[in-house]
Amino acid sequence: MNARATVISVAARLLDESATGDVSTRAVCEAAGIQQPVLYRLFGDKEGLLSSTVDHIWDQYLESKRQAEKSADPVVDLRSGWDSHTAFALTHPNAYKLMFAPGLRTVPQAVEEAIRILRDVLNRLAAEGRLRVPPQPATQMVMAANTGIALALVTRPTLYPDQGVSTLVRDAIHRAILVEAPGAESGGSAVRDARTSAVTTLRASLGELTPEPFTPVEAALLDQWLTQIPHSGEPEPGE
Amino acid sequence: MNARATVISVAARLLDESATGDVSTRAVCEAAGIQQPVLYRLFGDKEGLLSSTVDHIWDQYLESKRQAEKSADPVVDLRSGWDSHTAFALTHPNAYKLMFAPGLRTVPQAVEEAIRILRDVLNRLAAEGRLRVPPQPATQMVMAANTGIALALVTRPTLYPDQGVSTLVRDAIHRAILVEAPGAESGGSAVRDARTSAVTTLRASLGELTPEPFTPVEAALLDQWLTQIPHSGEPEPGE
DNA sequence: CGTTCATGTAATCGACGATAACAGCATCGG
DNA sequence: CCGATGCTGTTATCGTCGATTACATGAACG
Repeated sequence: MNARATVISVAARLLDESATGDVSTRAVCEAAGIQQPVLYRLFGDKEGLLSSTVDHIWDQYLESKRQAEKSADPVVDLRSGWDSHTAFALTHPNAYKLMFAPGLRTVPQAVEEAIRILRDVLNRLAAEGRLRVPPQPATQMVMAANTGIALALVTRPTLYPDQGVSTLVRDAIHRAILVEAPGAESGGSAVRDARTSAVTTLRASLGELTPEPFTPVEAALLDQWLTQIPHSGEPEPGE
Repeated sequence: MNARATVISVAARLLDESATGDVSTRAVCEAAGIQQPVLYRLFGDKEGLLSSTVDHIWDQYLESKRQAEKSADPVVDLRSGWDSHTAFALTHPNAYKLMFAPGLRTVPQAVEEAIRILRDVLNRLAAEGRLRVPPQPATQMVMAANTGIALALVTRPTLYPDQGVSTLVRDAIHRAILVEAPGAESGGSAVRDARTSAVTTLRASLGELTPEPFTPVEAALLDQWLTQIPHSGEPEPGE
């Protein structure tokens, strides 16, 4: 095995296992059985090492996902691309922080590759006339929003305990850049939207009613019942 | 002037002027005319210093913006809040990175305050029946997307040369969480109107939920409670 | 055989976060 | 007035880290 490859592999392992999110060049050298000058001759500086390591982790992850690529419907690819992005962040949080958080002056190739993949999907959508926004701003919108939610999930897990937010933001962004889908989903979901909105309105009001019409116990029970309403399914129309 | 305050002020200046985005405790001490042990007795460690510094910069910025707060329309506040967030990131990039990029183990108070401000606006919107999503996930969606686009603008200015992307993402997210049409701005009774409308919607839905989440007795009690809500008074009479 | 160049090693530099140890000095109870 | 207490300031130092210098080794080549 190439010396450079083994160093990268060792660095990737240490990075994934790191609790603080960073790795010292000394630790990499000791674990790889090399001396520091060797590392610096191979990668120039620490940033070169980390950049190569991130690229390696990214390539590995992409390889494991490459089977599910290029479906017939580019909208499906757009969605799965978002979800893969988020999943990568959750699987390799330290590598992800290095990719998208400040710290590395040079943009890792993995970032450019992620942008390229997204841009390709959006170009396919544009060719089919399904983009409401030019591909370039659309790429920036999707990329920035996706990294935002992924970084939030990774760096502030207590503030963002539910990773379903990723789906919500995803659909919000996608609805904004895509023209209306072939099948109008607005039939059954409009009812549910109205219902959810009504529940939200009332729950926000419960604490502000004067004079309070409910005892605390009643209010708590009412609040609990209200939360159950939106989750009741509508008889899904044909799909 | 308080010694602690001068140190924070000096640290804020050095942070804003820093090219690399971080400041050494030694530089702060030298510029403030104190010794390192003093700094460590004041702030515990470097993270304490940076956290306090970030809070200071945030408070200063918020003070300069506080005049434009609390407009009549919470939708306007939501939009201006997003734009202020992005503007703060562009004005104080280093402080912003410290707030929302990994690095600080402790979440600065400025972050929690930003979340609280956003949550308050969303709660006002929910009380008026203009939220399609509960306030909590809405807060997370807006916050994560906003930090995503702001971090992108700040850390990768070459990849995101046009800050108009912030507006595009903003409107995309806001369209996803707000109900259509500001509609009738009928003044003070908007809240009660929204509440009555919500009650009507839910009472009409109660018989159509499948599977039925409530027993007949529960449904009857819930229905009765719902009818009591619109007859309650206004939350805060004076404003 | 001597030159050249790549590879490996020991030792070290400078910056940094953090702390120990000590000195000055004020306050306060006795 | 005095000693104890506690805060403030200073010097010196520790350990870690990124990065480099200087030197040794060995193979390739003319």
